Amino acid sequence: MPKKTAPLVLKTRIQNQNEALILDAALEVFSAYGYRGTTVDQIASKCGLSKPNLLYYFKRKEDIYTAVLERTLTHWLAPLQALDANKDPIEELSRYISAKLDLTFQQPEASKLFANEILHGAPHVSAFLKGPLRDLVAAKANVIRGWMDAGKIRPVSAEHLIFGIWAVTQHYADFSVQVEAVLGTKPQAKQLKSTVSELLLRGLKIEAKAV
Amino acid sequence: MPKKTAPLVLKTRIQNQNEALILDAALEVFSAYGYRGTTVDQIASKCGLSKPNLLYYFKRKEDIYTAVLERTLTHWLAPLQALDANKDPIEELSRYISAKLDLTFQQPEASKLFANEILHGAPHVSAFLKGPLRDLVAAKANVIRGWMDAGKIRPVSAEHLIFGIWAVTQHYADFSVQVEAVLGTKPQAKQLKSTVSELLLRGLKIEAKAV
DNA sequence: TCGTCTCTTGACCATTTGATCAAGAATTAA
DNA sequence: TTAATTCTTGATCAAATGGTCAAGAGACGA
Repeated sequence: MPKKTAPLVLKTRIQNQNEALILDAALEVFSAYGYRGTTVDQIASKCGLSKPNLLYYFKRKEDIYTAVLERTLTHWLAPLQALDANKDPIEELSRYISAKLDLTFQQPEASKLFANEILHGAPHVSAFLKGPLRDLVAAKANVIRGWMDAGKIRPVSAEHLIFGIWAVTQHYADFSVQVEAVLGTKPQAKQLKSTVSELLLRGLKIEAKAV
Repeated sequence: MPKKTAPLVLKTRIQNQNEALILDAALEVFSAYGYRGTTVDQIASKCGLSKPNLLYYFKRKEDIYTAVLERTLTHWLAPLQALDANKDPIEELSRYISAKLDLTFQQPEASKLFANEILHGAPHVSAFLKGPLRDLVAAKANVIRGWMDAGKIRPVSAEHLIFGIWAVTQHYADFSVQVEAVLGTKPQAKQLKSTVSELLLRGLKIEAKAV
């Protein structure tokens, strides 16, 4: 009876299609209203399916939420992983800031979803924080410390430098409403990249020695 | 009939006492679970009153929420308002960062409540953002630009410097779960103050000219 | 003490919402 | 075409929840 178990493992065309529809809609709604603030009906009408149909693909509301969350976490680590110890530190960190700000502009919903999850105690991603994320930060902090030890940048706390980059870049996604209200206008991506890089990295540069 | 209207204006002892109880409890619950994630019953049991009793003091759940929010906004502006154009810029900004981090450690719930509100589009504080907050930022950005024009600190975008300070300091309150998971320990207030000041202000300092 | 006003709450209501299920429609493989 | 499997949904349920109300308890000034 191979056909009995097959459907549970190999997804059909319709399954792939509808699950993608659901997760896209769920990201929008969950990021805008939070977990409790979102109803299954909202997601259903956003993607044009019926509520029982959603619950046919995901048994519980919580399953939809965790599925969306896991899909975003993948994108989250990539830019930091790319930090290369053998390249120029300022250029590498600048590129990292740039990549994070790109995510901010392209997927502000993902950033807000993640922020909301952490804000409320990270009940669904605690293992991710203490495992993969912690390991990655430890590794990349070592890279940064390597640059410092080599005298390429000024010494600061490597971990807190990473936190600082996260904080500032994600601020422009998560607090966009505040930023735009205070500035009276939406900041431009290109300009923001140089401003933020200057703000966070200027202090790391070593002054050219007077000859 | 002066007594008829008096109770609506002058609050009784019991009113003051219970409203304070309610708002304290509401801050804890709202910041932990968000607006929709919070039930009136949760707040009621947290402060030892009955649900109908809460709704005797605040007609609707939303009224409790806005009352808590307004109470926290007051504390929010104070440290920035204290920025003094006539004093040393690095010392003033360092003191501001220090004050914000103190708030972070003393009232992380207030920070989280505010963050949650902004994250979800600031439906209750839109007027505050576009009014008082915007005006204050504009005024203090001018103070910072004054320092730059006088050659006391390097030029950067004054508004984004303020955003950067907000982002980093509040990060340690709003994302405390992530910070602690990654570091494996809770950062100490005193150490954090010098680390964050160094990170954000190092790039502003003017190098002493070689003689 | 008395009478008025304030405070408190058990019981209750209407709505929302996550979840279920049976029955029918659509798809797919043979 | 046929039969098995997958997909879809109207109807429905139980629990949670914001809010109401009447009746009683308590505080307080005269």
